[in-house]
Amino acid sequence: MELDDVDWKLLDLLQRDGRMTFTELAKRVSLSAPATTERVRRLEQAGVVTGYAAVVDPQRLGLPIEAIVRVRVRSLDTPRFRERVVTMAQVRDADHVTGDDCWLLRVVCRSMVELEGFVEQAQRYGDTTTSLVFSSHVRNRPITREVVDGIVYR
Amino acid sequence: MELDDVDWKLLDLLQRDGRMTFTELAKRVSLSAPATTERVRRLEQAGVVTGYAAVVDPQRLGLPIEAIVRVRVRSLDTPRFRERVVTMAQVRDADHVTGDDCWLLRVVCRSMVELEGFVEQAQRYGDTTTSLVFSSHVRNRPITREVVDGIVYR
DNA sequence: GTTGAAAGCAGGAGGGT
DNA sequence: ACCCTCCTGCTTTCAAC
Repeated sequence: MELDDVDWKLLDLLQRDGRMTFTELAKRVSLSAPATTERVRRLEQAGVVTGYAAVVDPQRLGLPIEAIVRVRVRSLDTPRFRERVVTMAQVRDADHVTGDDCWLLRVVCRSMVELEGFVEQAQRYGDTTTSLVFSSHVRNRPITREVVDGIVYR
Repeated sequence: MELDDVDWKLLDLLQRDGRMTFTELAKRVSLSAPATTERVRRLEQAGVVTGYAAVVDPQRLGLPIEAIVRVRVRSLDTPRFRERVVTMAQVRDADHVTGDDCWLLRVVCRSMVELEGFVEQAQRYGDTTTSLVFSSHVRNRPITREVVDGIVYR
């Protein structure tokens, strides 16, 4: 799919404010509302935009602990690991990656004791390495045209 | 802030569909539209909901490579690392964490060559460990009441 | 919390370039 | 293919309760 300036502008606006109305979007890209709606629908149907989500602050919800748990899952145990650990509600991200620690989990917890319990579960499927998150400096940074067009390395 | 069943239901709905209209939300929680709007505004002002975002698929945008780069940044170099690496457009997440690898970056790239270039930049500030993402099994899983109320470990 | 009216928005039809 | 304007029906918002 080919994206022009307007599509990129729309992607940028919607990544920053997913609830912006089509009328407002239309103003920002200097098009009529129907034309704007049409473009957004095309982005959705092309699978470029896969959805919209409210961004929630775990801290404010009583989840002060955030951690990255790396798990070196034994390959035979992978199905059970996926069923019994990856599915746990504390797991916000789970990626299968290359390297020794083949799974990377981002976890939120109410307390260190709960994190301890989580890690104990994960340990059943392989060795773990846990890092506590001090601070998140970037979260879900919008993807901009410069990344895709490679204006980054000049 | 105290959240009741309705607030949790709204949080759940909005985390899954950030563009759901207030009238639709109202139907789902069996309240009037103004009452529903009022509750969502309260969640926003309390900082529980920090925003709304379109979810975009990097693959469809010509960014087939996703990687986790761990960087053991020398403490004296941290300010420059934050300025010159964390700010790069390829960086979607950046967390400062405990442990030897004190920074964790989630990066998207057009090619392995570009990733190589990125890692070379990061290397200037400390040793790096790079893992390529095979597949993401969970991304930004909604935070539900069970996590916060701890129904998970019974 | 509710209702109800006014203003604003979304989505279709039809037409122009 | 792409965009426009107009029109209808929803959605949002505000006031009054």
